[in-house]
Amino acid sequence: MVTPKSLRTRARILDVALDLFEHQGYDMTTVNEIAEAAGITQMTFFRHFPTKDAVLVTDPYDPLIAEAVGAQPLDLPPLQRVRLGFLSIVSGIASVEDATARRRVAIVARHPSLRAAVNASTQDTQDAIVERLTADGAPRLDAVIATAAVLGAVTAALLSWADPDGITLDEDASLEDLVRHALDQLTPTSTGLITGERP
Amino acid sequence: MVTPKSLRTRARILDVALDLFEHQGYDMTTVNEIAEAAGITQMTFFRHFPTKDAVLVTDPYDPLIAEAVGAQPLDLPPLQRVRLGFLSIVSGIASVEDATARRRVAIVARHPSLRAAVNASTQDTQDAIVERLTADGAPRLDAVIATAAVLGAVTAALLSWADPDGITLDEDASLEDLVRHALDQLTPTSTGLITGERP
DNA sequence: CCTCAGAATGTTAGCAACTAACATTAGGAG
DNA sequence: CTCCTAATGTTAGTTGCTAACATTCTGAGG
Repeated sequence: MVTPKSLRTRARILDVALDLFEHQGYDMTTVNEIAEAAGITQMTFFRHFPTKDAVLVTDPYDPLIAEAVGAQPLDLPPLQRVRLGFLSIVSGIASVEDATARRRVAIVARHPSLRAAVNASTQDTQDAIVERLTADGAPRLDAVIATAAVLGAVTAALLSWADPDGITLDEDASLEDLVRHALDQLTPTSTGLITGERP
Repeated sequence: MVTPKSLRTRARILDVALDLFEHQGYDMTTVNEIAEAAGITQMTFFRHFPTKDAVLVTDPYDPLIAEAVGAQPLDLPPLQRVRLGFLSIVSGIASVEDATARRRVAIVARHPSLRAAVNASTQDTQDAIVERLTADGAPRLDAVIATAAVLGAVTAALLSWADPDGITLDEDASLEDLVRHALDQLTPTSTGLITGERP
């Protein structure tokens, strides 16, 4: 149940947790510290976030993305459906993402130990998309391959976007630009195959 | 230092751990149980494997793969270099992989909680390849995107290969076939772009 | 066969992420 | 204002993992 109080507590946890992570690093911050700083108990922390890293990696876009992929032409191969699905919603999502989102991704980008958590979260997105593709008749293996490839590319773009030390396209490239660039890499125009390659 | 005794202990741990995981599941098996069954202490377990999941996800091919990628023509875009690099060694690796390897991957495939560990291990491979690509002058972002996409596809193929319940191409498709199939999906022949698509 | 350095293992103690079961407080709709 | 219910607290435990130091064992050279 979503009560006002519940939302406030959650927001407070998120707030102090990000502060602590940025200040003293993710690994050097214990859940107890976060709880204390938020004026609650360790137990209450885990009632709002299933794991410590859930504070950083939680996105609510899975259903949205799966739907967007499903809306692409059925006669296209899975890779293209996934790619075009992402492209169709990237501008919408990118414009909604707030500063807090960037703070979270930035912390993740700076702590290699957290990339596993990112990938775990990505797994849910992948499952949602694969489910949709197979429902439309795509072979499961093909669906998984296509989705994994696209998500890998998009994740790379996302991390690059938020990491202040990362090398991006140019100064302050927008998230939308980066995602488009990443997805373009999966098309023949930039794969070089059109210019002739034969193993 | 690699002594005979060290190798024997490690092999014993791996053996009993796989047995336990297969019999009672990964999560229901504690490190203490493994240690006892192997006739050692918990501490000794961790001296041989840095983490519990390291028993399952450990591959020594990172340098080999990075080298193979580096050996591909420099004028090709990153995605193609990585793809061809993998193709150039897949048959060699596939023929060497023993039954134990398949047991390990099968356990991973059956326990969703372990996919994070797989991805963490994949991260090392990714770093190795990206390092090589950037050393050859590729933009870091492009290198990361290409590598992530290819590794995502290959991992999907690997899991599909070992999972007895998974849907594969056909009965008993070889690992090499599956990897080739996965990588083919990243080429325009099967992306559908050649048959005309324009967002 | 014996010796003995160094590797392998054991012991103990402890931290931190989580979980279960049950008791208590507090907020908001009527 | 009341009262039901969600939110929080308390306590105690499990498990993965680490540190520091003591002990045993192995195998190569004498």
